[in-house]
Amino acid sequence: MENLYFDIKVNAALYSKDPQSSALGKKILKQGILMLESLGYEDFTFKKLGKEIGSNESSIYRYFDSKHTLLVYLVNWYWSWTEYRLVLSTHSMVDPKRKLEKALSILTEPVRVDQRFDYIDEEVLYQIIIAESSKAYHTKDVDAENEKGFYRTYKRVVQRVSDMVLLINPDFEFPHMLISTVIEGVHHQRYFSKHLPSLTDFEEGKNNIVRFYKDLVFKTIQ
Amino acid sequence: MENLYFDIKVNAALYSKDPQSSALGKKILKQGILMLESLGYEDFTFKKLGKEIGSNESSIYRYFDSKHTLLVYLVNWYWSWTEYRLVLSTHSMVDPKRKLEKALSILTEPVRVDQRFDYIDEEVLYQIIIAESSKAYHTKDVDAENEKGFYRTYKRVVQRVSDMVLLINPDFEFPHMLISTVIEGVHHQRYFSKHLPSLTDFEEGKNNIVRFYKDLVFKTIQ
DNA sequence: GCAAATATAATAGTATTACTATCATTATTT
DNA sequence: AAATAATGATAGTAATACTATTATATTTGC
Repeated sequence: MENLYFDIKVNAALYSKDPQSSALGKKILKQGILMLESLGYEDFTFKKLGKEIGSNESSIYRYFDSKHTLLVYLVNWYWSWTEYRLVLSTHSMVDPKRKLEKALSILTEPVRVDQRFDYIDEEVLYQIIIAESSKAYHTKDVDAENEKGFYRTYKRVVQRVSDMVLLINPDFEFPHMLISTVIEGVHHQRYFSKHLPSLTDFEEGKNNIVRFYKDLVFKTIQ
Repeated sequence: MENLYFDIKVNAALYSKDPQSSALGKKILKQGILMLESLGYEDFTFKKLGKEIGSNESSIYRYFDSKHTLLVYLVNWYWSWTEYRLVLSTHSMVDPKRKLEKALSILTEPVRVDQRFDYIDEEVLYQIIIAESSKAYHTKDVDAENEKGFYRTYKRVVQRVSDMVLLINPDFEFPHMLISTVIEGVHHQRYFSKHLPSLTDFEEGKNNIVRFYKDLVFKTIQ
């Protein structure tokens, strides 16, 4: 059953064969997300994934060069999707403060499933973003990969929200630092709340992470 | 030549044999730091380290169970050392704002070499902290390792500085989030400034990272 | 409906990793 | 000088992260 209206564009340098273009490719993405989350990046292998989807390791390699590029692909998918949601929900807004507030909601609130992509479980993908995404760029190859555009979507999201900050206060000196701090911070706080809670002030159902970062942003840019 | 007056205490669960207790152990630490930094965590191996120090892989395993515990050891050493500097430079201060300011200096300014530990190059270690330390806790074993106290020194530093925040504003709701956000944020910004500069507003010699985070903290807690 | 083209599966193989185990050698202590 | 402890050398194992080759389906174009 096909229920999607469009694809999320991901940098073609990240795959040998577009996984969104075939049934096997989509199975790799779907089950890859579930296994990456359950096993963790280190224990995840293409061999295990192949077994799980009744396919062969060598077939997966025809889509992705390595599990590293699969991770980067997923991170990119996430940021493309986030950029899409960001643009969609803020483009018609005129009041700069409301606009930024909305953008911060998208960056700080937990993710909910988007029915349009049945081969991506966005909630599970979000867990991967929280726990593993920093491994995408903490590599000795960052610079080479950056040149190939591996982190372009992430940078674009930061740029867009930074621009919203400048709309409110054009003299604010550090919009990129502020927004990348919020993005990475949210992921850390969600990870810590599960595993190292004394590093946070998380309380179930009290929305502290969202409240904390929104408040921090508006106070900082004044 | 022995020029140290005391050792930095590191959780004994992190080693099989205390590396600070022997010449070989110190060589493992010293050269381990240099190689971890130059090769990166993924490409670093005990075999390569053994070759470099003219020793055997198996000898290194007698000190550390795995390269993961070596990394966690170094991260712990760093936080113990930072806690020591923190306490030393703030304990006599009475004005809460100056006290917090000083603490933030220690957390945000680049690290300088401490002559007392000739087997630790703190500046290189700091590069490891920036580029690799998040891998210490982004593991499937976090919870088990947390129970063994692998992250205790980090948590203690966060707690100490959070307490300083509460000294200024006892009603501030999120001191731990704030301080862990600053700590992780600084590392990210220093990493980004080298590899993904468009995510920052770093400018050489302008102290932007320090200024940004100090300003952010004081504005947020008011 | 069949051949050609394409995609996938199966198998095998390689160098490296992350260890463990055993035994030999060298230092240190008593 | 003997005992003890530390280190080094060697070998071995299961798994990883691939690459290469060949075989078998499946799709498509005519």
